[in-house]
Amino acid sequence: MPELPEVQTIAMALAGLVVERTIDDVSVRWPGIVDRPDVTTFVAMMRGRRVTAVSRRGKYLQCALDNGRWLLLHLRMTGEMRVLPAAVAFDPHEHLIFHLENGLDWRFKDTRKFGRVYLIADPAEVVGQLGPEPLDPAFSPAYLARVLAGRQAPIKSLLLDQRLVAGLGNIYADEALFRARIHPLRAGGSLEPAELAALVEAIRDVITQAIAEMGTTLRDYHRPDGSVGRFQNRLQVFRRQGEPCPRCGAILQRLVVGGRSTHFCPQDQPLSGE
DNA sequence: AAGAGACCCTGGATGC
DNA sequence: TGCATCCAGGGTCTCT
Repeated sequence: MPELPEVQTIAMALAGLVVERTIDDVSVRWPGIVDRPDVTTFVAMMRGRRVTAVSRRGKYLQCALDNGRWLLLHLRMTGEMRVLPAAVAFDPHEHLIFHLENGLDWRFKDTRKFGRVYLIADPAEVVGQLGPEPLDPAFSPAYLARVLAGRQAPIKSLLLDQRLVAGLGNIYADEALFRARIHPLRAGGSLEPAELAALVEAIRDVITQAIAEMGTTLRDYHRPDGSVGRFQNRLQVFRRQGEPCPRCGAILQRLVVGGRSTHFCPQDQPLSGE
C-alpha cells in the first residue's frame, strides 16, 4: 500500500526516467483510471506533452507538463509505476500507458483499479485540502494540539485523515503510535502535550527511516525498476500480532479501528492508567 | 460538524 | 481438489 515513503521513492525514480521525455501517444486500456477530464480529452491533451518535473504531495505523484498543466496520479492500494521497453508484453493490469519518444513505455499498473489520474490546471484542485507534510515544520505539536482539540475519534483514525496530515497510511500510523507509546483508540483530543510531541517526533522518525529504506514492500509495492523496498524489515508492530513486542516482550495485539486493521502493544501503549 | 459505515475492486488466503 | 467466502485498505460518499 503506497504511503508517503513509497510515493516519495517512486517520484524520485520516475523523475530520472520521464523528466524531459515527450509522450508520443497514450493508451487507455481501462477508462475508469482517468478521473478527469473525460478520457477522449485526456488522451488528446496528453499527446505530445513533455514532462518537466516530478514531485510528490501527500500520496499523490505530481507531474508538471510543458504546457503549464499538471498530471496527478494516485496509486491507492495496488498501483505501480513501471518504465520499460515498449516491446515488453502488456500485463493485464496495466491500465494506462504513456508511449515515450525514447522507445520506453511509462505504464500505470493497478490490480485493484482503485488508482486514478487527474489532468488539471492547478494541483490545488486535487491536493488543496491536504494537511501539512509530516516533515514540514508546520507539522508541529502545536499544530496537532489545535486540530485535535475536542476530537473524540480514535487517534489512529485521525492520523489516516489526509486533511490533518498528508501521507500517512495504515502501516506508518501503527508504527508511529507504537514508537510514541500511544494506544490507537485514545481519543484524539485527549492526548497530553508530551504525547503530542512524542507523536510528532515518532511520525517524523518513521517516515524519515522508511524513505531511507525506500519504502515497505508487503506485496504490491515496487519501485519503477521493479525492485522492492526494505522497511518491511524494520516494522515493529504492523501485522505482527501474536509475536512478542520488540521493546517489552508482551504479545502484540490486533484490533479493528475505523474499519482498519490496527496493531499495537497492550503493555507499551496503555489505553488508560499510564 | 463529526463520526460511522458502505462502496469500489481483485487476488490470495481460508474454510468446508 | 474445488468451490465459496472472507479479507486487505485509500479515499470518497452517504447517513445519522
